Amino acid sequence: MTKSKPAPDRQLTELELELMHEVWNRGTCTVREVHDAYPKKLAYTTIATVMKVLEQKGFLSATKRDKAHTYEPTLTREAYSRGALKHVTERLYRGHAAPMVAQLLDESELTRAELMQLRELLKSKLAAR
Amino acid sequence: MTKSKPAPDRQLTELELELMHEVWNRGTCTVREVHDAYPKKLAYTTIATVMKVLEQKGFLSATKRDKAHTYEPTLTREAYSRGALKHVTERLYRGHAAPMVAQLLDESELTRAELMQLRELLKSKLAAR
DNA sequence: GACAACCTACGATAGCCATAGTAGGAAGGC
DNA sequence: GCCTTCCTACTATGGCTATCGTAGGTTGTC
Repeated sequence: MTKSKPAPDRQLTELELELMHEVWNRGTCTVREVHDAYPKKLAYTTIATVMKVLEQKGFLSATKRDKAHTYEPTLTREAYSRGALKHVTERLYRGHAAPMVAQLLDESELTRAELMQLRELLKSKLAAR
Repeated sequence: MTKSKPAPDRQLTELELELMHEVWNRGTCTVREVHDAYPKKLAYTTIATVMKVLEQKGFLSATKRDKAHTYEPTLTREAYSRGALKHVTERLYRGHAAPMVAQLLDESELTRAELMQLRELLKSKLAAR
């Protein structure tokens, strides 16, 4: 068994990511909590297995407390999506973020408030250069 | 063997997507062309196998011309990335596009020209509602 | 018309992912 | 002290991905 990395760089698989969302929502939790909260009903041991994999991949750290392990994310949701987003930009748009943003603006139904917030963000970006 | 779908909804795997980029870049091409153009050197038959899979998944259509098959994409790069982007938004941001755009603006080094172009796009979006 | 070159179809393998079962340990109730 | 309950560790399986080799067909050249 290879040792887990301190700063995980690997990608999460579909199910792994779903479970990570549950953990991120709670900040810290046990296998049982994730199992009960996760909508798609899977065997308890399935959840346990995947969470152990997440630990081995370095995305979760476990501490033995009470009867059950308590798991905790080693990086925030934002930190992960930063990396994942970069990967998608690479993979899908050959590294060009601008067309990606444009497509997002075109395809997603953003509210007026969101649009205005983004306009502010853009303004500050433009001011900074 | 299940028949290929007219409108492919499945996801492309890593290598499949890379090969699709080569096809999209040329509009139409043969296994040999993709093999020669693809930077990571793989066996000819590897490329052939994957392109056949792409045909079975419905992303490429083949016509027998000359000696070799000529492959052609069944959907544009934009059409594919539209779907893929939606999937990422779902998967990573639970469907909320706004934070995704914000993170993109924060993380990617957009040029001043790109920023201004996005500002225009935003302006027109705001005007339209 | 035989040989070389090239092509496709099919089979093979190793690795990873999703999913789950079983075994064995800890802990609490009676 | 024993039985039930809950937990983790390990093992297993089917499916898909990446990668390639071989076999057999077609075509162009001398």
